[in-house]
Amino acid sequence: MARQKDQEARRAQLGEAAQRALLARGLEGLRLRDVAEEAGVTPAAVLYYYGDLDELMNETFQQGIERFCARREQAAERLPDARDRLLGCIDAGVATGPEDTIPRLLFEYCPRSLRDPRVAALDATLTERQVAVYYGVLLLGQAQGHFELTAPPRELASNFVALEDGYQMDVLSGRRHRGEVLHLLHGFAATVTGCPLHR
Amino acid sequence: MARQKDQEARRAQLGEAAQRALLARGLEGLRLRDVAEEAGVTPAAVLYYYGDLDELMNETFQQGIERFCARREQAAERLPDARDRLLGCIDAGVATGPEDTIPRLLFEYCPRSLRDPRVAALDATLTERQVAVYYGVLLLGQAQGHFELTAPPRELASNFVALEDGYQMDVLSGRRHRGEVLHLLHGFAATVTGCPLHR
Amino acid sequence: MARQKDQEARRAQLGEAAQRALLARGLEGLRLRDVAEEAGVTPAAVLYYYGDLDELMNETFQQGIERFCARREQAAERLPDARDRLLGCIDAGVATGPEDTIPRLLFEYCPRSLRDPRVAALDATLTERQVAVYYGVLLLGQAQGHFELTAPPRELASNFVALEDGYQMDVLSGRRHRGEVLHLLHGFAATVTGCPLHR
Amino acid sequence: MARQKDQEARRAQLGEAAQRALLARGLEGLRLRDVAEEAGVTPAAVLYYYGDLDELMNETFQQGIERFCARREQAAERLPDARDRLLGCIDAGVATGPEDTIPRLLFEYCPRSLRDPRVAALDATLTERQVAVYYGVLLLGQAQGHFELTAPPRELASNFVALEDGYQMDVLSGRRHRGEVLHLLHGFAATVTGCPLHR
DNA sequence: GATGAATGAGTCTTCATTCAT
DNA sequence: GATGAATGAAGACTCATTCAT
Repeated sequence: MARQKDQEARRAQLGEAAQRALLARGLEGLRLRDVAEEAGVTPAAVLYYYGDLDELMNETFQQGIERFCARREQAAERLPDARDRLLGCIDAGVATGPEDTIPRLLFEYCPRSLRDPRVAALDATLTERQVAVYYGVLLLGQAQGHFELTAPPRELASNFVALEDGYQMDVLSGRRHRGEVLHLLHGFAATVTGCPLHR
Repeated sequence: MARQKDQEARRAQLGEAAQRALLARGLEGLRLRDVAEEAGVTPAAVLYYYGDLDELMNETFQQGIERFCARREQAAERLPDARDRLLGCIDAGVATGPEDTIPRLLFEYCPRSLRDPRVAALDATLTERQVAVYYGVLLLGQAQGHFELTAPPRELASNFVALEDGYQMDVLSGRRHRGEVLHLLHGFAATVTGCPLHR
Repeated sequence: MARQKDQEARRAQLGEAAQRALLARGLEGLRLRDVAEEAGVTPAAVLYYYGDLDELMNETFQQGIERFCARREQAAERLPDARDRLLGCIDAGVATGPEDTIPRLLFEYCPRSLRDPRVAALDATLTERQVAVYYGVLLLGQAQGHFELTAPPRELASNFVALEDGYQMDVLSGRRHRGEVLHLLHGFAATVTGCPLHR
Repeated sequence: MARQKDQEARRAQLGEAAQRALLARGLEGLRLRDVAEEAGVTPAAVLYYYGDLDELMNETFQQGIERFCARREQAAERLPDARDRLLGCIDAGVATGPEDTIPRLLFEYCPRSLRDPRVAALDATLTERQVAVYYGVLLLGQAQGHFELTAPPRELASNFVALEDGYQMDVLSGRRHRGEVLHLLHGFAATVTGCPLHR
């Protein structure tokens, strides 16, 4: 039991080290050694827990997705009013800046997902879960009588996610500030819901 | 003079070989050898013209951007009516499918642009040129009296580009068909221009 | 006393595990780990009893030799008539097929015996004991008046063993069936003893 | 053309280096490095020509077989009289001593041939070619009226080869001298051909 | 007595790079 | 201008071995 806990703890440690190493060096050209040094152990020790760098990095991706989605789902569910939910949802989805770890981490996997089916599958769930959140918020807004949607809710939800994804890159590269992107997304939200969100 | 022309021709050949090799193997894990084999020469010969794989791949990125933007700019300028231009512009910006070479090529550079400033700079121009095209079309539409914009044209232009970029990944990964994405973009266009684009 | 018995028992267990592992992976490329897994313990535990993989494998070889020789010696001594003894002796010396564990085990040590003097010494006793058995049988056959030998008994005994060894490989590799080899050995036996062995 | 010759020459050099390294270290535990050092090049250079240590060692085995068989086939065909041929054949098949490279080399592959099908196939041809030589000599001896065989020639030929193989190990390990083995084989030959071979 | 964690030495292998031709 | 041979640095990975528990 204690042993199993140690295992878990060690794996978690390595996962976090992997995250840091990933941000520092990129998925491209990330060496086993980088992760090991970041974790303060030898490369062989990493393999003792993961057997393969890919295995570790896939898990890192999965955890990144989980955290990203969880944060946003919680943000959406906390508030009762759909208008607040929509704002919270947007807020939780846009990176705070070039240093925001989770979104940057997710970005590293883009090209790999075109080649590795397992990564592609994870990437697909990432999109789906985000769409589902927006979809729920839009339906709720309709039910509460706040939203007058300009298109089917499913389509609008997709648009929200695509828009966000497109802007994410801008924020991470430092080309746009978070505030600017939030403003643009709010504009889009106001237009398609027919509802001035800021009261 | 002839010498210089040969140089140019050889470099162009290598550039195209680099493109093919890039699509086959990804930027991550692309080897000098891959490009060389694709071009039918030895690795040493590639180095003779480029000295560095990065140099060649940066040029490849630049060319990819140029082609992508040029195609879309031509598509937009060809037609006199802003409504047609907008449709043409959207049409030229969405990948035909997972095999569409130019957009796929551009996608490979995503994570690298977060790390390599030169790539980041190129990536920025890509975004800017696209925004400029949409911006021009929206202004024209206003002038022609076809569009009743729901937000400042600069903002809407940004939204168009971000939306497109966000969906591009879906098309390239095969998660969405081009037609679906076009439909979604057309819906957005109709909403923000206040104009049913298909007559 | 009890302690010592435990020791013995554990070592015996490991010896058998080593045998199975040896057949599965060959002496070449046999890892401490393989033996440990076969025995259901950790590599460190194996080292606790043997300190060295070579030590264990040498003991395994020795045991293999012992079993092989013992079986054949018993087969030879059981019957009173030299002609039966000779047949029994041949019978006990030829592998039943590619799966016959003891001969296969012995085979694994061939090249090592050219390099490791301890293995070479063991291998020498293997040959000697086998020759001794045939020698005894041939002498008995002469004494009983059944055999009319075509050469000195010592030489013929050597020939029997060499012949057997040469064919052993064929049986273990599946190139010849046991029956075929027995037939060939019986032919040789009949010739050199001047005695039709099957009555 | 010159290039191709260089290739061949280099491969041959490496083949000989591999042979020497094999005798020194055994197939078990032979490292790429050993071959490289023996050849006076870097390990990478060996891979440049062979890509795989196994590939090189299989070729080495094949060449060993070829030389061994060729030598003996020539020895057999040179003399017109079957009795001389038989003696020459035996002579060419027994190792000169523990340092005789070709037979030692062949011995290294014994256990591997039980596991690697390609090696097994080569090993089978080795046996077949040897049997064929003896078979031819025995038939010739019958035709010439010198031999009165005690068993079908095919069977006797097999026996010759097995006997030789069995004794080979003794010579290579230094347990028996070549002269002793030749004497034993001559004795067998005289018996089964019914012909005193030494005139 | 035995385990599991972790190490470090050793190996193959890949790859850009160099250099004589 | 371009090649093919060869290198050497760097990486992943394996495995016996050590050590605290």
